[in-house]
Order: sequence, then structure tokens, then C-alpha cells
Amino acid sequence: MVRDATFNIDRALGALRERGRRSTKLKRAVLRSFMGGDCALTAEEIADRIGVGTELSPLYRCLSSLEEAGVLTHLYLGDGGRRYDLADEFGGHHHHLVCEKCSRIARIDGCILGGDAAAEAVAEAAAQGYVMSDHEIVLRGVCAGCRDVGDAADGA
Amino acid sequence: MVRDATFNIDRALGALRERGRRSTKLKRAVLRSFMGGDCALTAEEIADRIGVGTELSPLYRCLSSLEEAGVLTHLYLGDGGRRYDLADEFGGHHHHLVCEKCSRIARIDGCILGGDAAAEAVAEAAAQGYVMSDHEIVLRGVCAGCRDVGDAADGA
DNA sequence: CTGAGTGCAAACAGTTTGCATTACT
DNA sequence: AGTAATGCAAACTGTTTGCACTCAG
Repeated sequence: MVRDATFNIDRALGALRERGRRSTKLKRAVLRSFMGGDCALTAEEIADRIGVGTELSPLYRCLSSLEEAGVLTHLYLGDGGRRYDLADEFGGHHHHLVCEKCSRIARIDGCILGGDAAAEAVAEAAAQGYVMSDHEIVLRGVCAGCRDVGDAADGA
Repeated sequence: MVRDATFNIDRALGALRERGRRSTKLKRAVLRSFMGGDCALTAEEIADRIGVGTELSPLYRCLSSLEEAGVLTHLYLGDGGRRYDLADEFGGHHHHLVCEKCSRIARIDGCILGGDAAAEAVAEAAAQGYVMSDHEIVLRGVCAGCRDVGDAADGA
């Protein structure tokens, strides 16, 4: 269930090379920042994980390069910030669960949109003339921590 | 199936008043811009529908006010721009289907995440300690128009 | 050695804020 | 009349671009 982190980096670097892109210190650092199981990171969060002095402009270019190579994708979880994540091929297909209070993001491995629901989605898309190729699901709720705080704070 | 547009405006204005907000020209114009069945509009698209000379800063404030009153919500469809939509209570629960080529947005009424899938989502959320309260689904694909163009252009 | 990638500075787009004026209730 | 909402100008944030320099292949 838990993917082998280091393996992924090498495989990702291989994918990069296949697309004529170089393996650089920054790219490796970016990929490493996803290896703790964290997902849906903003550019700033990635910069923090890489360490002080990480310039954002090369980081954005690096992230674009990784996206074009198919190693990363980006998504928006409702706070307006662009977030980056490993592409399905490297990070596994997954969705996100966001706390409405504290914005904590949890990863949901696999796909909720299984079987009937998936078929229905494809059919709905077809009915509108679209050939469906991908989907994105964000679940929202309140995390355990915020419920505890909420119970105390709301009462006060 | 098709909701009564004018009715919704009055109901929305009622909801506004209940929350101590005023019914203004700009707010009515904003609400009207959703009445053609369009959904997931950006601030700029709304301004265009309202007409020339619509200032964006009051528009943003107006949109926030409508959100706080529970009449509108906002979402992101992957292009980074914030998009506004009628809240479920006024526009009906729906999701979006986005063309990967031209970004055309189609509305999908009702919910794909029915029955088993919904239950599974709640269970997944619970497993992570979250109490799920909402969800968002974006389907991606290629629309009919872009497939036609694609067939011609890709071949050329 | 060559060009992709980096670092820094400056530009940009979308959104927000301050303040005087307008117009709902 | 009193106050929320508007219009305009200016600030802010996150992202992108230009250009000289560096480093991977």
C-alpha cells in the first residue's frame, strides 16, 4: 500500500530524461519533498521543505518542467492556491479530503468513483458531447482536531 | 428540471435581507447573470454579462457578500481562476465537466456520487477522522467541438 | 562545449483595501 | 438619517518573464 519512495524518484528522473530534461539538484529536491507521503503541496510549502534560500521563480519553472514531463500535476483545493502533486503514474491515483476549518489535507488512496459511479460519469459526459478522460474529487469536512477545538470554542 | 430563474432571484434577495444585507442594483445584476443556466463564472465573466463599466472591486465585494449570505459559492476548475456559482440551495446541486482543450464548462445536474460511492466517501473521510459535509467533483474530457477540430488539426 | 536550468530583479494578473460618495431601508 | 454599498486609486500576493551566469550531459 505504501509506495517505495526512493524508487519513485529514480523512475521520475528516468521519465524526465526520456523527455529530454535534465536531472538537477532542484528537481531532485522537489521530488524528495513529496516522498514523506505529503501531497497537494503549494510552491511555498515545497520551498520550505527544500530549505531556506529556495528561490520561487526557478522553483515554478522547475515545477512546470516536471509537469510537462508528466511527473507532477497541479490542482486547486478551494483556497485559490495552486497545489502540486505527483502524477497518478508516480504517486498513485488518489483524491483529497480537506478540513473546512484548518485546511488540513488528507490523502484518499484509490478512487471513490468506482464501478457504477464511474460509468455514470462517463455517460453524463457523453450526454454533453464530451469524451471523459479524467476526474477530480475533493471531499470537505471537519477534521478530528478541529471538532475538538470547535466543541470547546463554539460553546464558549 | 429547469429551475425557475426569476423565482430564484427573489428567493436569493430574501435570503440576503434575512442576513441584514441590502438588495442593490449590482447584486441583482450579478444574480441575473446566473439565470441563463450559466454556471461557474469568473468575476470577469460576470462583469461582462452585467455590462461595460462594471468595476471589479465592488463586484468582488458584492460576490463576497452574496457568498456570506449563502447565495453563492466559489470553486476552482483547474485554470487557477476563482469561479462563482449559485449555492446548491438556489442553483441546485451540480458538478462540472471541463473541456481540456477549450475549457468550455458544462453543467452536470444532480450528483454522480450517489448511493454506494457517497457512502464510501463518508467512510473514507471517517477513517481519516473527518466528518464529511460536502464534496466537489470535476470531470475532464474533450468536448465535441474540440474533437472535430482536433481530428483535423492533429492530422495536419 | 552547449544548452537546459538557475538566481535575481522586474513585470503581471487577479484580488483586496482605503476612503470619499451614493443610495438602500 | 443612518449605514451598507459603490467607484476609483492604490496596495498586495502569487506567478511569470528577461537576462546573465552556472552546471549537467
